[in-house]
Amino acid sequence: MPDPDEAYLQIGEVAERTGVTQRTLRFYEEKGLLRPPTRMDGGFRLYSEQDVKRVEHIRRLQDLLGVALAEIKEMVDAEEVLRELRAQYRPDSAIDEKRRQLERAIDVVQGQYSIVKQKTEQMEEMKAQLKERLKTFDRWMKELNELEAKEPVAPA
Amino acid sequence: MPDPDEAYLQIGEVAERTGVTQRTLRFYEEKGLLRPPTRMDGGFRLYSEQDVKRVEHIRRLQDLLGVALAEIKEMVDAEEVLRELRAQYRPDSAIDEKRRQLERAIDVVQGQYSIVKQKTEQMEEMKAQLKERLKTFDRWMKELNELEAKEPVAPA
DNA sequence: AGTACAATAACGGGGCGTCAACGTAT
DNA sequence: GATACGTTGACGCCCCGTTATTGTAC
Repeated sequence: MPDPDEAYLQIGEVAERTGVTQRTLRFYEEKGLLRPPTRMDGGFRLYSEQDVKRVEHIRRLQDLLGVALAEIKEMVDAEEVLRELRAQYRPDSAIDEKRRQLERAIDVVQGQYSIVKQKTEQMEEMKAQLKERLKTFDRWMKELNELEAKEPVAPA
Repeated sequence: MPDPDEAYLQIGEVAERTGVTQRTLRFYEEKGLLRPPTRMDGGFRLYSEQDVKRVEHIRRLQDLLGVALAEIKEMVDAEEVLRELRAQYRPDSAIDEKRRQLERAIDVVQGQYSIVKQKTEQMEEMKAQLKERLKTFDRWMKELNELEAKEPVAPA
């Protein structure tokens, strides 16, 4: 049951704020990446701020890590479980259930971390190479200019 | 006319060495990302070491930068032009033609550089966040264990 | 004459873009 | 009643993976 105080957003606003298209939002919902939002009487989707955050999160994972949506779904699902785990007011007993969920989340995050780490290393390497090339180009450009100075463009 | 000294590779070997499938190599060729390789009499493709490098380059651009193939084609084309520019034995005159090509290449590389830079920054940020989360999880895990110590799993 | 490798053609799937036809109202 | 915004299909594109069928030989 959604908080009546919260300001709800229609799909267009969410699209604008997150930078994805409405099509993409519906697609994510269809694929289970976004929980089906509440609707108003006419059927219009009403999103919460949490939903917006989730979309942004999904996009970061896609853009930066470049992993498939199926995998992203697993990630966000695991994180969702965690959130619930946090919220539970100690229905004690099932402690090892909690522990298993926590371990699962740790696995997920460690996986993300190692991907990010590997990628950053590769990117740093690429960055260095590009810098090097730019320097080389600068040298060439200078050479071209000097060449022109000695030998005018078109002899009169 | 290809250098007869060079060891030529069939598509399977190129696939293995670059980590892409044969299908992908044919597809890149079809899309103009790879120049059509020479063939032997029976029609088998014969790739050069340069081709291998090119494939590796394309893959890095795809994996790390995540840009579309069409854009990658522009990039590698511009670089190809540069290579030719280097190879030319000073057919002087058209110096400003050369300069324009060089400027174009500089633009391309600067574009790549700024993408890489932006992405690395975002990745570093993400990395820091993930590290933080892992720490938090560790704390939770400890709390869970302590909780269990005080209150045994099932009271006898 | 059998095996390993290659060729082309064609269909399939993920992640959306892009209408089309129609209903709703922040 | 006109406008802006939303709804569900359905088809198309890109970047290949995956057979299927047929030809070649590092």
